[in-house]
Amino acid sequence: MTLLDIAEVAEKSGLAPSALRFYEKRGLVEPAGRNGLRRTYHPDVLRRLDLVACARGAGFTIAEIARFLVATPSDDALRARMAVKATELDDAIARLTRMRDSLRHAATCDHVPLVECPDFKAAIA
Amino acid sequence: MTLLDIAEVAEKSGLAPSALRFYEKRGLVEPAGRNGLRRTYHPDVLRRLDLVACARGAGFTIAEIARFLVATPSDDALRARMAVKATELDDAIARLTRMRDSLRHAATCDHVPLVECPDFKAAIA
DNA sequence: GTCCGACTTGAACTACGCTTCAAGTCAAGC
DNA sequence: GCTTGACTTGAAGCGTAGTTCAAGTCGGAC
Repeated sequence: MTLLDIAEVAEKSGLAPSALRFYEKRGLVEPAGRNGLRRTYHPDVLRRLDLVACARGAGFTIAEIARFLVATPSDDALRARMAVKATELDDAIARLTRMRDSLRHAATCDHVPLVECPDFKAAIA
Repeated sequence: MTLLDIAEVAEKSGLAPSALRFYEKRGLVEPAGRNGLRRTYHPDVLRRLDLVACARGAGFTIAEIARFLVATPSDDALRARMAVKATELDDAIARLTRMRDSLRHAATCDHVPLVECPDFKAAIA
């Protein structure tokens, strides 16, 4: 099997080597082994890193993701956290949608200053 | 006119007094005046703070919001930033929606560990 | 006119998510 | 066998968004 070194993982994942070491310290990834001192990674680490990037984008903290990654279906506390998070995401999606619509409107309206546009304010209130 | 003191603004806005002073330093709000050393605020500041809270929720930084608040319709650079931000929000909304659906699924599936569930991975990939 | 408590200030501290740095190790090419 | 350069480590630093703290200042009730 062809293992990757940290520079390859960094390049393919778009993360800095320092970020990979940081993630390792926090338990998000684990090298397959070492070549001397140097970390070697299984290619699967890239899928793991995609998952991490996705979760980060959805607003999870590093610590939350670390807990996720070791979770089993019997972890009811985790399921509960997930359900809470899903509901939070519902709210976040609604907020972002309103803000996006406000921005699209603001890009064409003529109020001075923009933030005093009644339509803009109505959209975000 | 009935001006508010910082404690009243803090209570009505849900922000800490320290946050109000911080926002002032960054140009997001301005007291109407002073009563001795003490800040007095026009009630309108509350609408301003709602706007700030909303923008923060949509992912704008304090510095970005500060630029927004002084912008006029002739500020084409600002309009451009808004358009970019709207597109970013489209992406964010899509990501969050997928993540939310993944979480809802994860709350009921039986894979060990959860992150290895093919449905889960398919949803977030 | 004195005291209390809420305000004032700047500076230092916090948490998060990394990056940067100094000092050291090691495999490989010459 | 020596140099090079990519890696290693832990510690310190950074940007964002504030909070906390110490020391000081007042407005207002008594």
